Amino acid sequence: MRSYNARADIVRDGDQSHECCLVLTGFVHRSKLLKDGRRQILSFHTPGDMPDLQGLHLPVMDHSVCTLMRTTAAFIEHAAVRQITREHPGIAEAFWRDTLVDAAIFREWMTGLGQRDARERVTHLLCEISLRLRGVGLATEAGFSFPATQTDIGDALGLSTVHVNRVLQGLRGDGLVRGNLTALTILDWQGLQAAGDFDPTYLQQRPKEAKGGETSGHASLGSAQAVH
Amino acid sequence: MRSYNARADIVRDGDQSHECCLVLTGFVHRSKLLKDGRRQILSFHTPGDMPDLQGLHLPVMDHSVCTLMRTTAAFIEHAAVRQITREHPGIAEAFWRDTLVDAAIFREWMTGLGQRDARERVTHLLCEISLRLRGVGLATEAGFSFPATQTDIGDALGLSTVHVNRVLQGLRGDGLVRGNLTALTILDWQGLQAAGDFDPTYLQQRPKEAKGGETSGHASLGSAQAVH
DNA sequence: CGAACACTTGACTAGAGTCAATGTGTGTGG
DNA sequence: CCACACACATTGACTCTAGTCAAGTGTTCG
Repeated sequence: MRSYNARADIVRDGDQSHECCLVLTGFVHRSKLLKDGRRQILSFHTPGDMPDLQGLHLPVMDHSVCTLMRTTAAFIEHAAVRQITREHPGIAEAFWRDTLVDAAIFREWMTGLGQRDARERVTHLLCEISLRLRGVGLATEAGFSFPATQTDIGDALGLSTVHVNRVLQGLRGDGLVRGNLTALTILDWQGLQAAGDFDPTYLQQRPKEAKGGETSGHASLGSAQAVH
Repeated sequence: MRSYNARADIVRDGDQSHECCLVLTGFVHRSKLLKDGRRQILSFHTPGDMPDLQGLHLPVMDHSVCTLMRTTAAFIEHAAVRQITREHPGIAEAFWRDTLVDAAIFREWMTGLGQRDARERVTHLLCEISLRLRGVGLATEAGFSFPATQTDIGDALGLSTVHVNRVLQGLRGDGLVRGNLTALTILDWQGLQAAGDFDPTYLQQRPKEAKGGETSGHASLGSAQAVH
């Protein structure tokens, strides 16, 4: 297990990876840097995620994994993972499925980047972050705390920081949210979903358990703990 | 094996898929439609590709697979594929790897959609199409023929048809290419790569064989034949 | 306290979209 | 063989969303 400060690289673009990373506490993002410094954030990850599982079969990284805040992560040698997946096809399928959900989220983001305007992109991302944090018990319908700056949001959505700021002000003005990413209150969840044309199917989340029963269904790839 | 006309759906968004599609001849794309009709093209596929391999473990489609021209495709029941992957972990890994390359291409496209301007996006896509067609023997360095309209390119790159048209004229004016997608001559491959900041690593293509020797390396998932 | 970082605001610019019309080539039916 | 329809490509004029630049204002933290 290793510990990282905020804004630290866990794996770098071009690295030859020989182990998989499992986020235990904290948050990370994956990103690609262009030569001139432009940055595209590709995904955000919560505790329980394995953000570089793809390194198992594509050993040279085409992007970096970086922390958003102080983060701890466990590492498992590829050799060990490979042995497990060889011996237990069910686990191999669960891992494979995990990378497929990853790709489904990429497709949704591509659609946003290509077709949606700034307001739709921002609200869509807020909805996604909310649901994913709720999925690991780090948020409620009322709001969440996520350690991304407006610049991070801009780099994820293909928008400038200034424009992200203005869109957020618009959402506050329309009574949809209050506060900032680091302490966001959702005032109108329905309105937020509508503004972002948000349909959560692509997240492939297990259906919410009714009361307090144990979640059934597909393998869950790790246990999560809130840090903050 | 089934045959499709141009602009036909092979699989539709929302379908519960129970078989995998292998493109034999022709070309297809995958796309998502928004409620108001906006369309994001997510990928293009050549003969030999299995564009909906992900359906194996995410059984409800989050996008459609459509033909660009008259296309023939073979279909394999998920049950059969699953049995093969259970019995032959090496094949499972090859399929898994295929979906991971798919995701790597998504990441590159996301980066383009979020960070690159119109000219960079168009040239980058031209480079990608060229290399991928060459990879299956359907093009040379001199150029290619690809049955996408300017509207298709626009929907893939998040640009309007009119703007795609103007960018292409710019590239012709600068002596980089001649003609149109359906009959493109590449006049300056180096210049095209430079204009699109194109680095083909993400395609994970096997290194070009030296003379005429058999390709070694990773499993190739099908054999291709030119149509057109 | 002061540096660093994030957020906010205003004024101006520019890249890309929209609208509408006009080519241009192809195929088809009479 | 021609007329017509259709799909795709092209052009011009105008608009607008989002970017850029530059200057603030917090706020945190060593």
